[in-house]
Amino acid sequence: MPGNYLKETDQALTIFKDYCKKKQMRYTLERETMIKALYRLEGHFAVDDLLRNIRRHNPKARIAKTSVYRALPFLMDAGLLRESIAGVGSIVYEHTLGHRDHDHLRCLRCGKIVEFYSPDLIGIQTRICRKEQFLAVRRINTVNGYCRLCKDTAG
Amino acid sequence: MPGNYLKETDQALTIFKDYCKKKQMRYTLERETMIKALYRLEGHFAVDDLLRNIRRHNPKARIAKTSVYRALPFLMDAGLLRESIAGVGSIVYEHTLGHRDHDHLRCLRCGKIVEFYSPDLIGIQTRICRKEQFLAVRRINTVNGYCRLCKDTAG
DNA sequence: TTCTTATTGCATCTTAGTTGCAATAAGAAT
DNA sequence: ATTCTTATTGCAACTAAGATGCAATAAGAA
Repeated sequence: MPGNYLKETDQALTIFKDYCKKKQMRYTLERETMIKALYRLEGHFAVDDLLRNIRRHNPKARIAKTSVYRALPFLMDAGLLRESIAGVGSIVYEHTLGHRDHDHLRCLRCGKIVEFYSPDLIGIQTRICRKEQFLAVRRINTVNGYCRLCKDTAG
Repeated sequence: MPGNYLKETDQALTIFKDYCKKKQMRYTLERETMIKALYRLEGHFAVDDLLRNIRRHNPKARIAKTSVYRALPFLMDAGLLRESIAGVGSIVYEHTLGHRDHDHLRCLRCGKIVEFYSPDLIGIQTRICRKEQFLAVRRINTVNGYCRLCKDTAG
């Protein structure tokens, strides 16, 4: 469990409550459970990881995967979550609360993910979008390859 | 059909013949058909587009989708093709022959894809990989958002 | 022409994600 | 507190992408 789990969770719950009010949506027990689970997970995770975590911690709460899939777009829209890595089968999410905008190197052999932060890179993307009169919603920048430890043994 | 279809196709077939020889693989009629279809398609395409193109042009050749899925990794490894856009459901491919290394803006409303070429951006990625001792195989850089024509009507 | 074995097509499976719908429960109105 | 509206839920069934096991086929070397 991450260090400031409680603080981040509380912050997230408040944000989502406000979001629901603004959008005339309902703040349900299921969504609260889901957000709590979200912050129990560190780093990058797929929907399946999230579901398993919910079910492990709330064996009696019968939250359907459908509900999770339906809630995800709202959580992203509320600014709690975003899609993360490119080039894997299923979509991988990560928290945005307390995480600055960053990108990823992904090892094709061991699956390790290295985050990197490059304002220069973000600046270039911003400039290109401006030139094309393109309204950016979500940048994705991933380099797939082999990490330091795997590259020697990579075919 | 792209301008220099014949030239590119021939070049691709030659490359793939050599690749098969080197890897003790068989250069089959099915793979040849597939490569020809590949170069009939412009720009970005999914496996399904490829299959439809093959079946339209070769109604009697019964190429199974399984075979296409199995051949794709080889075509990529041979340098004819690469995975292209991030953040869509199915994987999108594009030719590499005669296409310099570029990236994409993708409109979430109309689906339009704008290519852009930025050596600065590639340079930054290269520098980061060097620093992390990471062997890059495939860069992905996509900005999802709304294009000039769609951004005013985007909720 | 023969023989080895990579590749194919088919059928079947898996996994991610979606949809329709009746039942439930927020939360606003009374 | 109770009622009422309607957003949300759980379930089941569906779709679509892609993978897999296997017997039949066909490259291409001998």
